[in-house]
Amino acid sequence: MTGTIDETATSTTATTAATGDLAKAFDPAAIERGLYDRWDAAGYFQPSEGDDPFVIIMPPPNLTGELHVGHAMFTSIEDTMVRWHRMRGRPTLWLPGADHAGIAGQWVVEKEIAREGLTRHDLGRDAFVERVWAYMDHLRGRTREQLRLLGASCDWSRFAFTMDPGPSRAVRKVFKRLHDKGLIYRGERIISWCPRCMTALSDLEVVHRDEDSSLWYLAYPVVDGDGEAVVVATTRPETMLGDTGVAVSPDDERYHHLIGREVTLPIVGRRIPVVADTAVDPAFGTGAVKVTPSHDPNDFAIGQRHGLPLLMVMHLDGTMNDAAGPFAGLPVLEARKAIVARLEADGALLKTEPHRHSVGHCSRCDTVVQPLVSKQWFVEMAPLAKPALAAAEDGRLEFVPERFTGVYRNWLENIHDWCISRQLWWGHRIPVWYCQAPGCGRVIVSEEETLASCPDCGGPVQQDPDVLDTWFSSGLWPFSTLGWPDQTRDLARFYPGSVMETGHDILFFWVARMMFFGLEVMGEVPFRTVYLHGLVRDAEGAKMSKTKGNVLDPVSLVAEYGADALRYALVTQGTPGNDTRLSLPRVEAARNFANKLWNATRFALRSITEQRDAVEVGPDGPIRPTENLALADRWLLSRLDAVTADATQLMGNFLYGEAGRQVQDFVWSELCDWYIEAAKVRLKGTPEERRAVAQTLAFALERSCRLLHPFMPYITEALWQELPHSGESIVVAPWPVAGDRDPAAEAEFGTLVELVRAIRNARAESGVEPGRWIAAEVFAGGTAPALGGARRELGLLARIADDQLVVSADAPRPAENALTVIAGDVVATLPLAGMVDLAAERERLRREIAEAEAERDRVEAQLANEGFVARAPAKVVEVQRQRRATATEQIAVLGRRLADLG
RNA sequence: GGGCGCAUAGCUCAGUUGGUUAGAGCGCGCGGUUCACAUCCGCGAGGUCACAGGUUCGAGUCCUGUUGCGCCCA
Repeated sequence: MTGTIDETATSTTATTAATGDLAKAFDPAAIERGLYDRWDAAGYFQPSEGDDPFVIIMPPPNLTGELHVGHAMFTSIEDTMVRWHRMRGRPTLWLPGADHAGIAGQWVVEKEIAREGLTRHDLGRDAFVERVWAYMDHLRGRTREQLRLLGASCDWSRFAFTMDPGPSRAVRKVFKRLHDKGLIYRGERIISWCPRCMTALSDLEVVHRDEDSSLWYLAYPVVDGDGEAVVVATTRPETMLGDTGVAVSPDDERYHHLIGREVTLPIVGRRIPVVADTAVDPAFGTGAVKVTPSHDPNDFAIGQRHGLPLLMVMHLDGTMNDAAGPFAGLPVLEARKAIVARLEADGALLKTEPHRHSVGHCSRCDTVVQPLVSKQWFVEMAPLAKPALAAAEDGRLEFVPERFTGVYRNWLENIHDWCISRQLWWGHRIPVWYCQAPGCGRVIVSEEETLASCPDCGGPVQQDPDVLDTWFSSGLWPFSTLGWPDQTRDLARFYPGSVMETGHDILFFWVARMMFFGLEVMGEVPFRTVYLHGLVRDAEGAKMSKTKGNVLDPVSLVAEYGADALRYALVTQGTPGNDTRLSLPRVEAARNFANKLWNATRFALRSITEQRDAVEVGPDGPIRPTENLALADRWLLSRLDAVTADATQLMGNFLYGEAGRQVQDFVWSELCDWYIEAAKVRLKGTPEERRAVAQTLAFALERSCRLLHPFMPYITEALWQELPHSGESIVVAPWPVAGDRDPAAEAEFGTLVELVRAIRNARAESGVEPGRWIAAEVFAGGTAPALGGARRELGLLARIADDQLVVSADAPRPAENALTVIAGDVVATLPLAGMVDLAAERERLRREIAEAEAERDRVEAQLANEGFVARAPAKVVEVQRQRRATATEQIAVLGRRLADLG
């Protein structure tokens, strides 16, 4: 690395080096350009040496399309965390990556080749997978560019892709390990099948939606039953072709006499038994249910208990198979209609009721999923869930916000086995081989990528054609990215990570599974804290989707408002765990704030440049000013200390939004609106005064930039480079440490602010022209020395002519033709010859008296309450006594003024 | 059916452990050519903090119930 940021800064920050003048308005594109590359090249994003690292493993975006605003969300939050900890001096690692997104990845490429009139079968497995790789390689670059655009300070040298050799090896190793422990098994179970994706899905990949349908009542005649029939109710009549039994509750007396007998299945004429099973709810429908063990999970269980045969009636593409006889070849819904018509014709359909029930859909393509029996690979979850539950109970794992602990616990306590095989071509091939030699039957699970022959008989082997659920590899992410199964230095240093930051929608999919695998494989939680953010919705609260056309594209938002504005809007507008709405006015407001900071710095730089030699810089930036301090300086420094302490505490508690808002409030209303305005009088003053202001401005702005840097990395770097500073980049500048507050300065300047506001208000209400310089007499009592010292500031801010401003400690004196305003204990009279409307002024005074009286009465009622005086903290009681005194005094003063006016 | 969240100004939302007169942005009204900023400045209007109880000296904040909206699980 040759050349520091310092040496190149002026060429990239839209400045004129000679004068230090910044451009008139903040131009994000101009300052962002090039900064990121220099940060990256300088190696700032790589963890420094040392103990106690702060580690975030980035949730790897799916490589299936452009980044959306949800990605901008996690990027903004995580980068804020990471930059903050980096500034606090911890070795910091944010490890980026990308996910191969099995089903989604395969689907986008299938759509792509469909435009060429091809299917994946036309290409063949190898050629198809090659196509997917090409596609992913392309998107990987784009994803990377977009993250860089947002300023994500992650360590690109450690970038990982789920399909890379390392993570792939981790997948095989964990598969074998769990298989050897008996936690991965292959079995015939009812799984959710997507007929469009042509693959099995896990429970989590099925979304249930209530839909209007019907409940059909079918009569199954009892064999030798003298015309008696058992009536069953079903929501899926087409499955009756696969019925191999009828079940009733053992406690249901209506059916006692039929248990053990047989009924005849309509249409097909098959004789099937009536069995008693406690899973049947006597209250639902007729209390008797048809049992289709190959197409329903409950029926499958009943079938297992009673030895009922399995009979599939549909193909994997969702059409009826040969077992459906005359209905073979029909898609499910058409078969349903035809079968209902036939049942009706045969007199087997007794009635049809409207019925609303929950229907499962493929989360990827929204096709109705079919429950069907299939031989798949599963992970037995209960033994893995137990330690994951314990970790949350004993505090090794912590959720932000905390309520997700309950959601997590609830899911783990009702865990089901996880179907991990997918009938896809794109993904991690299941590391299982089947010996093809006649009579051998050996099944080999291997960590190796290939297997030549059967280790037992030397016969030919064939690898399982299926791939693993994408979330299997995602679950290993916290350690597979760090080099596991090799015992690398990174693994030793950075596992477990500090924070897992992601959307609450993948708490089960991903977070829980990382916990399972982390505890199982590494013996330790993969991260200490899980921070969950909400969904980014559109301005109306609707989910963003391409079909609705309401998506906001982060890349164009950055182009229009700048990365800093987008990030700041995303981080500060919401609270952890809750959904948030993003709207253009919001981003615009953030951009305006950036412009405010820009212009405040531009203003400050003029006086600083003029005083360049006089601004003293130490190892921690401009030194804290101590000489020739005016009240305003002391006040600002104290307020800066306050906001520094608050922001630090808030960020430590993951309240980044609140921290950002507080710093903005400080910069805009305290630094810009009050300090800078007040400081203007001394910038026209003596050299000592100008130096004090320059030092204070340099100190406060340089610190403000550092406080804002985690939120707005670009503009703060650009401005920081212009301001007097120490070090080569704000990225690696230390986070500010708060000094001691100055309560006297805060109180005194606070009174000045209140007085100025009161005067401005009175002027506006009385219709005094805004530009007019007026006279004022200020009776400040004990605050007189402070206000006297700040008389020029007071004059400028309230627009009072300097030679007509009197500040004294005297008791208020009557004045002819004057307005009277009060601010705490301070009274000011504004003589306005010929301008005072006496009637209006009397009215105004009466209003103020009424307000003061209301205040006094409120406080008095509180102080009259013995419980309050006895039990409230002394400090709180004292404050109320003070308020009562002030209100009483104000009533007296205003009452005298009112009397004076006659 | 079980669980969770939300309800605060016209709109979008803050309000961290209970403690002065509940805040911001946008919008609204009035005013502004002050040499950083109109991507701005000043002044102002606007809230029974969903409803009903309770705990407490004190509740937007804690507890119970009710209503409405949303989400998750089954």
